[in-house]
Amino acid sequence: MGAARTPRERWVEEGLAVLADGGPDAVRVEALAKRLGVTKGGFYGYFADRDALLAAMLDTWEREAADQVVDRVRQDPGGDPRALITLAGVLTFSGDRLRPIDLAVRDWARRDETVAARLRRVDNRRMELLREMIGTFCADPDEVEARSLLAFCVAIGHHFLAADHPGRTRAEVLARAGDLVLDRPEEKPKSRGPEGP
Amino acid sequence: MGAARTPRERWVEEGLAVLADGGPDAVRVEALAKRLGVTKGGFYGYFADRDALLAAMLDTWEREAADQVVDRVRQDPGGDPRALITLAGVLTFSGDRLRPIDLAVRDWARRDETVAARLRRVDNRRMELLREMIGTFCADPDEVEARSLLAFCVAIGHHFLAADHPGRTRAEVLARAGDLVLDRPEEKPKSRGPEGP
DNA sequence: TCGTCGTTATACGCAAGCGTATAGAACTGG
DNA sequence: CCAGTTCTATACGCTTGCGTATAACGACGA
Repeated sequence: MGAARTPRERWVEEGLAVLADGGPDAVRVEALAKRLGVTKGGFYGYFADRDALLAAMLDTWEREAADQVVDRVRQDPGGDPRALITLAGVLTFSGDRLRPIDLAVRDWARRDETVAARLRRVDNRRMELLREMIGTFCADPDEVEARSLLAFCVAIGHHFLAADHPGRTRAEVLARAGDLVLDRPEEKPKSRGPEGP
Repeated sequence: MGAARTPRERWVEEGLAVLADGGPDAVRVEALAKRLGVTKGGFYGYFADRDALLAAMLDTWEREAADQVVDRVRQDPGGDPRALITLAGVLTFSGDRLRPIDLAVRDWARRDETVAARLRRVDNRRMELLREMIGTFCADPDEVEARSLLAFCVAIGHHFLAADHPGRTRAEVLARAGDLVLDRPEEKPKSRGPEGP
């Protein structure tokens, strides 16, 4: 049998790349073919139509996104409470591969119910991880939920914010915001709780 | 002179509506014409091309968004420190008109630098309002910035989150998160700060 | 070496969408 | 009521993109 010179995964991979910086509408069969250096001839051997590719892309993304969450947990096996710097990892996501895809999927989900359902599954897993981590230092379940939502919103939301921070870096402000969300003592403690130095 | 049966603003208005629930790629001249019950005949009397319409849409949005911020401030003339429930207004934005447009513009800005520039102007104004309000009860400028970013991120971000909150409403969790961001005493105060009842 | 089967290139029909040209309709002022 | 101006409908050419059909190509097994 002839070897697949442009196997199925290549189409999916390139599709995700285009999705990441162009949105779903930019994912076009012929455009992908050109990027792959072939024509669309072989495409319809793998996919019934363009929608099938989009579904396959979402399958791949959903699986990878889930794995990412699990890996995050496995990364710190022994319950290390203050390894919440890991949360900084969740905050910035992993690498530059999944984050742009993630953002694109979020906007997509606002218009497509099936995409929204997939996103819900992924987000629920991440949220569970956040609850678990924040639960190690916060007893009130309502507060845990609130802080988890806060952390998640910052992680996602700051990528959609265009505001400047005069005299500061976005990263600096984010760090300070992280302290607030994680209830960590600030550098300049104002008369506050019962924590001793 | 003949009266404009489909004046310029109608095209812009309809364009914004389509943008709100379809993204920039959904804004198509002939589609708008159909929605307006006319053909594209008159369109090119107002706009040089499709891009001119998109620019006009952004002009309108930017102006309205700015006005919205100013109105928010004028709404509470005397510096009313704890009228931060107003912030709840900022959190949910105003009505159902501007919010979906806002979200669409944010995603759009990730791919178009000129859109990003407009969004930056709008976001900076909102951010300034937040700083001002939060500055009424928080002295540390770094903390003000962090809390402002937090508030803004939640306001935007939670619309992009698909996670559930078992046993709770999103609104409930948001309310509690707002308490944290605004440093308000929670309902079940755990041994915490010096505030009296 | 020669078939065989999967992969790819090319060509086709079709639909959507942009921008232009031109003629007709409608409103307004005189 | 007429004339001018403005908006609108229709038709056209062009491009892009989808999905199909068919033929050429190439790797592998016999």
